[in-house]
Amino acid sequence: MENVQQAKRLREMMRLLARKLGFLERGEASCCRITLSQCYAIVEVGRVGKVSLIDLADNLNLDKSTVSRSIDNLVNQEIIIREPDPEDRRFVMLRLTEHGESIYKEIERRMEAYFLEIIGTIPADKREQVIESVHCLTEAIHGSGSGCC
Amino acid sequence: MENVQQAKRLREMMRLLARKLGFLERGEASCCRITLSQCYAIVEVGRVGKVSLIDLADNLNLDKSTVSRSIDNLVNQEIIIREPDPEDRRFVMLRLTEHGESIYKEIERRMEAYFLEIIGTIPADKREQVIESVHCLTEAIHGSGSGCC
DNA sequence: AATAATGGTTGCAATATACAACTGATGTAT
DNA sequence: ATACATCAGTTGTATATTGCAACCATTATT
Repeated sequence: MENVQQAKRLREMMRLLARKLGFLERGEASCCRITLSQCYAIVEVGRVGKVSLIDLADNLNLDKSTVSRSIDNLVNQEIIIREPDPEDRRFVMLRLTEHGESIYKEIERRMEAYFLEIIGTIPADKREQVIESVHCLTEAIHGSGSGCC
Repeated sequence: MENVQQAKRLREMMRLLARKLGFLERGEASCCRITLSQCYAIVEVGRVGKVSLIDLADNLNLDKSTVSRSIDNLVNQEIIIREPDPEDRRFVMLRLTEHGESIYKEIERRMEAYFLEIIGTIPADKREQVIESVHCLTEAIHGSGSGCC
């Protein structure tokens, strides 16, 4: 079965990649005095403009209580503002302060530079292929939910 | 600059992928009553046969104290055995118990099945390309260390 | 009007993690 | 050879992350 071999190879690659990403994430988290989740939150809020806490929790795949506390920190650091939604006062909309906005920009800038560096390391004739492949992979992982060890 | 566009796309893809992997990892962790780090540890020990704690810590990119306690759990669950290395008694070699071995096998089996499923979801003519690309990517990430937000 | 559902926060407990101090063992240098 | 340095690993301590469950306030449903 060729598929089995491919699966094994892919698994190994993914194992290594996940490890690298682990590195990456910890590195990211440590430099800006914010955690990885907070970093994600900032980017998410920065992109969408306004987000509800539950949407954010869904996106980050974390419990809403966890995210709520995470946001507490960002609010204390004056990076994010909580604003009750006048439309439906159950909702608390999150948006960036000016300071938060500048951090968001900084994150974007750094991430772009970082990935530019990565792109540069990939042979030019493979770049498109790699991007497409990661897309493929993300889709594929999306589909199969069982996972589990 | 085309590179900039590519970098942006790649970043977005990676963001999504990292998120999926986050899912994956939590899912993994929750099902076998062992944590993700423990899962990694079991696989690592299972593959190599014997590992020192520091090697493991390096591999998992965790502090040795963290790993030591993590191993405590696995020892309590009779999955791993600690054995002082007779060659150099500073070292404590880790290896799987019989029970640990069967868990390791189970993890391998499941992972293989899982990735077989993923491979199945990827169009046949793209499979090799995807595997190669992940490899490329891992190499590329390896190279650039700065990362940081 | 009463009840259910929803978004969010807080109390609580378990877990993960790192740093620093320490123990034992081995290597090195005077 | 003895003193000092180095290394693997453990333990103490402090902090952060996380999830579950209970709760509050608001909106929807019946």
